[in-house]
Amino acid sequence: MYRTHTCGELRKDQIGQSVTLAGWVQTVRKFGSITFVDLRDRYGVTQLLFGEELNKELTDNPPGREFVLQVQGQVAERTSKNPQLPTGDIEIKVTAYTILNKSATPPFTIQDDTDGGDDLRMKYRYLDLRRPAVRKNMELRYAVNRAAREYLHLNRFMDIETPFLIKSTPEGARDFVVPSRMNPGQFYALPQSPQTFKQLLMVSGYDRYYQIVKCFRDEDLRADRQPEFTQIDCEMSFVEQEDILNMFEGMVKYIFKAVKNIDYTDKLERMTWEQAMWHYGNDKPDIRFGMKIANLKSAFTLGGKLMADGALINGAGFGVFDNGETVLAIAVPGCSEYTRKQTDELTEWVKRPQIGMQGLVYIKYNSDGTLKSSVDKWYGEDRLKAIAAEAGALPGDLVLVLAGREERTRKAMSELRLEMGRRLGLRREDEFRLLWVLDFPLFEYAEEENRWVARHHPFTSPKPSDIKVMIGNSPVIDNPEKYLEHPYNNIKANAYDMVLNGNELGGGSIRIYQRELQEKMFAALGMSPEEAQHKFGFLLGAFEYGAPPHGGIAFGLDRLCAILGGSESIRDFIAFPKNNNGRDVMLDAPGPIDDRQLKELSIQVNN
RNA sequence: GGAUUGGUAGUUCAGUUGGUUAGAAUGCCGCCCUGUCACGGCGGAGGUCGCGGGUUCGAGUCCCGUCCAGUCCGCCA
Repeated sequence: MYRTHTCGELRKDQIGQSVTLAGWVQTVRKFGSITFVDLRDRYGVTQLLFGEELNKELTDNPPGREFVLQVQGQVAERTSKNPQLPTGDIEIKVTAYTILNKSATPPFTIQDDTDGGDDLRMKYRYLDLRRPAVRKNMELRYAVNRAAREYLHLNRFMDIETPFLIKSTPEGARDFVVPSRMNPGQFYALPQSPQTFKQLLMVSGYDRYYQIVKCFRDEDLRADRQPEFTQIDCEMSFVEQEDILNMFEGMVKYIFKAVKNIDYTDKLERMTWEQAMWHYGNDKPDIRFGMKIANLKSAFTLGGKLMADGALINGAGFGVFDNGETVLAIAVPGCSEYTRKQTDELTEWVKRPQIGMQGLVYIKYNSDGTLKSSVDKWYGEDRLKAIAAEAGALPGDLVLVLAGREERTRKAMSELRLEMGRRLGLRREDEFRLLWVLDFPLFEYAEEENRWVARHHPFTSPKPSDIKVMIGNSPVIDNPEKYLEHPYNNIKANAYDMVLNGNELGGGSIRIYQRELQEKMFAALGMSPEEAQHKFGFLLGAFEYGAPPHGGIAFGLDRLCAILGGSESIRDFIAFPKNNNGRDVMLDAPGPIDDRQLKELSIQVNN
């Protein structure tokens, strides 16, 4: 028997017991004739005491850092205890030890505050994973995974595996492809999601399906994006939007309780996509703080109607506002005392290429009620006050105003709001605010391709009230300049996203389940009937054999773990992640394959 | 595809205006130490300054190119 106990479980109660422990040597502290060794495993650290009688053996056969060590001995009370360690009241008086395996000196310290950089830690990820901080992340991931499975199991969802080697569809993200040896010149694709399979399972009558499953997308990466990532993928039959929202609100709350012991009892806030864009400038608002966007002037249309004509700011002779398509403001609480240097710095911040604004107008609403702005030349105090009021500013606040083209300005204001929220410490990582965003546009107009594309995916159903708009109108766009006036631009999808602290946690939709509507959808996306038949004939076929009404949702497991763990990067929650370039630096993958393999696959590499 | 930051000892970093033998901490090795737990003390080894080219009497430092890593934009139905 290699061990009787783990390195994390011995306490005062076991004093006097003979035990055998096995683990890794964390540190060796030598004091002449006695030596302390901290022995570590997955469960914790226990101090070993090597007395005088083992001195010679220790000199001949010294254990070093990360050696795998087995010890026999008695549990003893420490003369000086360590309250920082759960096992800090006891130590093991070692009577005999065996070095089960030696270790080279590790390239970085195996501690929470490691001295290793990211690159090195990824190269030696198997050592990095020994660090308690990383282990904690893995444990959190397992807890989330387990809670999700428990909840879904309790609600009679069935885990059904779907294939990884499937067919490439050019719609959406780029596919990873796998050559087929037995079918020369042909390729499988790895799934971007099991979307069509779960819908087919609904047709097959498995009315509650789930899978915690890898998905693959060959796009450029970010701190929160990996080429292979994990989704909690779910689908239900005989449901409307409300049923899905309730079921998965429940799941996320169950996970919060199980993993963080948080009772999230409030019903999730809901907002339409239009409200989210209007008030927050993006479709995944962080509602942990206010600072809502004031629309002083905007080209944003709701149902084809212009909502803010700029009466408050137009006509003062300030060209940037007069000619700007959109003028937006936020009130930053308690920042009216900003110095010239600070406002200049904010101006530089919005002028960075990633934000891309030309400049920034500020209005200081001083505590004494007076106003001072960078546009005093054009706007009198009354008008400034009106603008400040529109932005919801109180005395002591700083109003920031951006102007320019609608899309860019709204995006920039969204970024500025998040940045100010961050700077003011309003985005606390221990506060969790969930939100449903509803009623997304079904279509998006792709100007470079001069066609409609599905905003979510082509299986998403329109809102019931919009189905006849879709059936009754041709998707053809005669005048690309005026696409905003096309009826398709106002069709809403029966789709929903769950948002947590400004992150898209999951999204889904009620699906199309009638062949005619699905064909109409493919046609709207510019697909000929032949093309639709070729690419999705299996689905259209299935819809002829009694497809039930159904819908579903998928959650990003990696991202959920990162948020619950208070981290920006999902890599910390993946055992073996890839870097920015999609490389696994430990395996040094991807790499070339040899000529024999290429020949077998009938593939030639173009240099 | 683009922007930006970085690459110096095993590791994390400092290195002034271009100027002597490139430093610190930590780790490693040796010696000392009976209550440490970031142990302590003394000593030692350890460098192709990412790579290639250029400017210069002289380059870690300036210029050009390139590779690698991080962050962001585009992209991610």
